[in-house]
Amino acid sequence: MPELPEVECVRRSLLRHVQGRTVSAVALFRRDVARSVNARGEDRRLPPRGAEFQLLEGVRIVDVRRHGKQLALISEPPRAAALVVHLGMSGQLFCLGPGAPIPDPSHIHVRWQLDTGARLFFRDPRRFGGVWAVPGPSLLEKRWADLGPDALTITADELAARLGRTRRAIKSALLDQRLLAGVGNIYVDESLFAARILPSAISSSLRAPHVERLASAIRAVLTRAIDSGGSSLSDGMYLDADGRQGTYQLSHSVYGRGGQPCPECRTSLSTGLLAGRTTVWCRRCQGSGARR
DNA sequence: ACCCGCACCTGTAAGC
DNA sequence: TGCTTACAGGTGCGGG
Repeated sequence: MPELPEVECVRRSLLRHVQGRTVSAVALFRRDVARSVNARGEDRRLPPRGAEFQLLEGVRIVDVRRHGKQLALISEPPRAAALVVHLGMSGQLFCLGPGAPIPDPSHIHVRWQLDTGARLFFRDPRRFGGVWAVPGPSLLEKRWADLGPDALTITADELAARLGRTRRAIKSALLDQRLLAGVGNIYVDESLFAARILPSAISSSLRAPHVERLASAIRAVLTRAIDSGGSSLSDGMYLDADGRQGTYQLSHSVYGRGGQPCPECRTSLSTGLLAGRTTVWCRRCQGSGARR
């Protein structure tokens, strides 16, 4: 579900609740959604004892950071442990005041009690997401270095260097989190439409002006989506930490609009499968991109 | 290196 | 009204 804009909206709304707060208690309802990371950076199961401490129990949270689609709750120095949260397809992080009823208590896997009396919940029906206890800032950096640069601030030069090395379809390359972090199936189609580039164009054959247009389209689309609070689709699964929906779905040009008229030229939008994902584009507006 | 299919899960919507 | 099927915002694996 959540791509970079949704994750950024969760980050901002979450930060208002947790920054400077101490976690008084942690309840882990499903152990298999949580992993701990060892000193070598490898994923391990949570230890049988002390798991709550790894999940920030007794610790003061000083920041919430984001890289691509991943979030990290950062604890106070000198320990500066991180709790990385992946929302997967259906994950939610939300806060409720003391005594406030839980809208839907099913599939809640972790609960953090804060010193304000508020509670933070990790809920994830499909369980493609999870939490990772990372014991220190250098290990978080190392983990995030395996991802590509953050898509919100991607420059044409960085993108050109990465796309120049591969002959994959541009859509497939942009979805690869090791190449570029944060873009998923909604925003890749929206960005390629905005840049007038065909999703199947060969990455390394894009010329400098196209890559420039693409980098600025990615930044612009993601920025506008964040300003709209992200995309909340009909199943209503994406909500920020305050339970609020976004409205960017109302501004989608192509995603979810196959067969409808192109917002630019009224040609019926094409639908197909690329990189194993449903792909929507305008065959008239998005020329080969590599040649125009 | 790259692509595909599939697997991991649950919920929802569409089709019969 | 069922029951069945397809599909969904993500990622990772094995095989060709």
